[in-house]
Amino acid sequence: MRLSQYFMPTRKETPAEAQVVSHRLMLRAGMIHQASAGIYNWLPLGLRVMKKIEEIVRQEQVLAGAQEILMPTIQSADLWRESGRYDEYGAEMLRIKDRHQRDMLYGPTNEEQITDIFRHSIKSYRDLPKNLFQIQWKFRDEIRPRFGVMRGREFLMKDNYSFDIDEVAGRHSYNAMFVAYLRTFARLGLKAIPMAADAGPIGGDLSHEFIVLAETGESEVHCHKDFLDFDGLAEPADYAANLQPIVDHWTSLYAATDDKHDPDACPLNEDELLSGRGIEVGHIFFFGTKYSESMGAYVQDPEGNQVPVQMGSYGIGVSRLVGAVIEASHDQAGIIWPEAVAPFKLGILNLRVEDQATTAAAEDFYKKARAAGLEVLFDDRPERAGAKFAEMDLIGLPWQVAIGPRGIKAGTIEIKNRATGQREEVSAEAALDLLTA
RNA sequence: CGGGGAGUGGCGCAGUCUGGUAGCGCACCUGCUUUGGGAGCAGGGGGUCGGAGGUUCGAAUCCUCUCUCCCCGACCA
Repeated sequence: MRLSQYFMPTRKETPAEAQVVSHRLMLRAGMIHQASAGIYNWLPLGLRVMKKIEEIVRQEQVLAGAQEILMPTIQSADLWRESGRYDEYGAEMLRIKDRHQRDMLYGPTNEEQITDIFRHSIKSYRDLPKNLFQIQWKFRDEIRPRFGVMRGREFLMKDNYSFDIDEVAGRHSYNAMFVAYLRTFARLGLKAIPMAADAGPIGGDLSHEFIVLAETGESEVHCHKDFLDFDGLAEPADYAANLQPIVDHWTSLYAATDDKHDPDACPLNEDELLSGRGIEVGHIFFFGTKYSESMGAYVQDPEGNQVPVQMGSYGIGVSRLVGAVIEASHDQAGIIWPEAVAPFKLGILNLRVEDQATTAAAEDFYKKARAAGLEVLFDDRPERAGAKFAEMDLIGLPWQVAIGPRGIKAGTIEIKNRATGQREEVSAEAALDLLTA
């Protein structure tokens, strides 16, 4: 992509409304544009990152045995009356009337909808287990949206729902998602710690929040400091196997959100306890028969009995993760994207567009980089070198290749790693080899 | 929802107290000079001051109502 043609409205100054660093950087990098409180337009650069995150989330869901579906954003109030949540949910749910004055709502979550799908289709234990997921926009009319996309009212969420014949099978489904989440966050370059959490309005007795530690986190969290040394799961797990050991390992150390944390009952010594703020990026629940009973989702077991299906639901805040990754990875100059979610792997800077030899070399490198399959953003604008460097640092692509007259004379170009800041003068061929290694 | 703050070219702000018909920096356009970490000079385009009503000869400025956004708190993926 040529920057001269790309829609990426960056700015030097930060809009006054943005306070936290991820929000400021997303606005400055031209990733998003606010539409109204807690609702954002996603511009090309921001959308690319969100799509990358979405794809990683999707891949790990599929690996763990979930199947993708897509449910509507607008739901009928009748379903929610069945579960009893139409009255329970409160003002956070955006309620709408259609032209026939029917009560509708913009879904804040989809347990009712999925249960409705399930009860119309699944009648036998032979059809279980099932795990269905979607990546869809949700709306929760937060009293006070803030922190940019990390606490918006409209947000993209991966939510899925497991269906099992009994609690033992249900717990395996829960564990599978637990492990899939560890994998997902590790691939995103995040250290997410599973913490015992309240099940909240969704209900149930088994629930973990996945928390990324960050100063700007929305909630106070407490955990054993050894979690910092835990490694994410590099290899895909065998989801058919017993996953309890992995779950046990990750829950062996103390970790709790503030509402579950009792300083007096805390088993940790002061020097073991890490207290700080965290961003909730995922939340998993096993809630058994809460919805299946109220909404009549029953199957026949091998003995011919009608039994309510055992359910769990699992969420990952996809749009929120864009902000969370930036919170976890940035410096004074701007964003530092982990390669897995970077909008482009490489930025090429033509430092002197007027210089024929420089432009020829830059164009040639751009062509070769694309031919090699690299995702490239090519700054071919007639700007000054300093402005290009600053902007490239701001948008945080993992690698930068600077091509200018100085290097051309020496037969080299400069390649820089955004994360380490390390710069090297090498030949174009060597740079390509390094980037495609 | 309680408390606080702010709405003035695309962005950041001054002007409002002490009414007189809108200004600065950045960005943008043109030209010249510059050119490896957000250049300099010169020229130029763009706003009627969130909205409605009122006071006044005259309102960005005073009064009333209203909308929006932000911050702190309680609540949330």
